[in-house]
Order: sequence, then structure tokens, then C-alpha cells
Amino acid sequence: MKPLTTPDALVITGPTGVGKSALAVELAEALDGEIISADSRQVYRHMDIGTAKPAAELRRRVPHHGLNLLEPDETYSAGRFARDAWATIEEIRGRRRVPIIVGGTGFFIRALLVPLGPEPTVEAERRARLRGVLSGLAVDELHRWLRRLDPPRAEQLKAEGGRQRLARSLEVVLASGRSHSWWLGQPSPTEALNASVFCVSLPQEELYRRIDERLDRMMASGLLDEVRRLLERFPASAPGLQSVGYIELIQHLHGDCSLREAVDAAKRSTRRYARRQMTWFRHQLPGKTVWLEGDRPRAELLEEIARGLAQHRTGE
RNA sequence: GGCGCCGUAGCCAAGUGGACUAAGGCGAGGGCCUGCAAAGCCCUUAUUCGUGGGUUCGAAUCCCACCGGCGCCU
Repeated sequence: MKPLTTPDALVITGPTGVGKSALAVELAEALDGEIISADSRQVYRHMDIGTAKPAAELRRRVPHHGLNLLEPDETYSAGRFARDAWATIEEIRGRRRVPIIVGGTGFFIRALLVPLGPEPTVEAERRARLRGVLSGLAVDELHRWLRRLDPPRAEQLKAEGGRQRLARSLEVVLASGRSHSWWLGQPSPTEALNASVFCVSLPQEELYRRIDERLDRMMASGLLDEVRRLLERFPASAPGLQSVGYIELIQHLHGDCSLREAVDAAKRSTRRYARRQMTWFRHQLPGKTVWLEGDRPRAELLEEIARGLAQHRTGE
């Protein structure tokens, strides 16, 4: 019997430190799959320890895609991720293998599940100039401009907009001559990925414990040296370096705090990040997402995933 | 034993009689999200100022006692 709705891919997500990478590799081995990373930091080269990039040993066992795409001074985006991931998914399917998307960047994953709309094309130079101008404006100024150029969007962002989203909306209007609201109303040119989504979670206390331990391990593995080497080649303001762990250690290397303080701060930031991820997952992941308890034995998790897949097949 | 200083939220801390129905920071918790997402944002968090009395129209603020901490003296 040919399944009616075989998923085109699997998605394994969850907060940082729950153990997605190792689980994904075992899953890939069991399913004859390949892994696509959905992680906004692991796309950067030279940032291995602090981004908890899957170890060489894991990468030898299963092909990993989406890692080491950029230099730390380059920027990536959800849209670009979706395009890259789609291309890779098709390649993997062409090999008659199973694409397994693994990562904690919720927005990237959602860009696959709920495709982003069309985007105005802007030449890089013009866009950079626009961003430069917009970044010089105060938040309320941005909001005033948006209210004039795209009232509905200004209304949406009003309460809790934030400069980045306000600037994005203005950039779209200014570059395309059409309001961001208009763009948001356009149907998406790409189809939604038909995937079974699994989210691994852990009781908060346990997750925090693992995060702290992992940071100590990162330090023992030479995270400080990694950061030092990065600073020799890139400015501290490079997009890739705006990452949990790196920010704090850079502060220490700049002499702003002791190493101990930096490590403690890095642990706190990671915990806060994990918390934000959980909030996002709770509300933004599809309703049919299967939640897995990360402290259960891996074999049980694999079984549960298999059950989830069977359910997906029967169309449930 | 005597003298002095201090005691405000989980932590740090402002306020030293009336707009305090007690700043701010950290931490913690919750939330937002259509191309920077490990980003960018929003909200909540002391019915009460060590305890008990007193003075006063009014006290975190003044007085007394006690408790706790710190320092100095003997």
C-alpha cells in the first residue's frame, strides 16, 4: 500500500542543547536519510565550538548539508535558507533518501512549512544604502515614517514592533514602491513542505543544567581560542559574531569583564535563548507537531518518531 | 561589655518626614514575529521598606526597644 500522504521530509527541532544533533544522526542512519541544518549560526565557517556544530564523527556517519556556507561577516536570511533547503531536499529525494531538517532556528523551519511570500528584488548596493540610512533613525521616527507609507503595517507593528522589523517594512516600501502590507498579502510562489515535525523538549531545569555543562565543555575545548582567532580576521560587529557565547567572550577579550563573568553571562544568555525558542515553538510550530521528551532513551525517541510517521501516513 | 555604621524585591541598589498608590539595574517568568531570528522587541515581578512600640494630620524617612550584620574600642 502506497501511503497517501508520505511526508517529503522530517523536521527535528527543539531548544539549544536538547540533543537534536545526535538524535538526528541515529534517525538518519535508521531511515537512510541525510541531514539539513536549520541553524542560523552553524552556517558560519570558523565558528565550530561555540555554535555546537555537529562533531566530525557525526558528520562522517551521515551527510550534513547547510553547514559552513558563509564567512562570519556575511548575512543569511530565512528566505535564502528556504531556497537552499528546498534545493537540497530535491537532491536528497533524487537519491531516494530521506531529508531530515534539524535545527533550532524556528523561523527558518517555518519558512519551509509556511512559505514566505514574494520579495521585492533590490540591488545589494541600494539595499545596503537604505539600511544604512534607516539604521540611523530612532525607533519612533521609523514608526512615524511607516505610519505615513504603510499605515496598516504601522498599526500591526505599533505595540511591539522593534527597530529591525520597522526598518524592514520601510526598506520594502522604499525599494519597491509598494507597501509591505501589499507584499504580505501576495500568495507565496513556493509550495509548503509536507513534513512531519518533531520538537524535542526537556524540563526547564534539566535543560538549563545541560546548557551550563555544555558551555563548560566548550570552554574546555578551546572556545576562547576560537573567538580570539575570529577577532584576528573579523570585526567584533560582524553578523556571525553577534551570537550567544561569542558576544560575552569578546567582551572579556576586550577587557570589559573577567573570564568567569563572561562564562556566566554566556550561560545566562544561552538559557534565555532557549527560553525564547521554547516560547516560539509553543506558538508557531504547526498544531500537528509531535512533542518528544528529550530525557527519554534515544531508542524510545526513535520509536516514537516512527509512530509519528506512521500516523502521518494514515493521514492523521 | 561600650561606641559607631548598616538592615528597602531572589540579588545589587535609589529614596533620609508629604506628588513613595517605593526609582533603576541584574535575575526570573510570560509574550510578539513573513527575508538580520543565537537577531529585534513587548509585558510582569515590594499592598510595602529587619521586628515591635511611639511622635506626627502624615513615617522607608524622626524617637525608643529588640533582633541581625559589619567595624572599632575594652
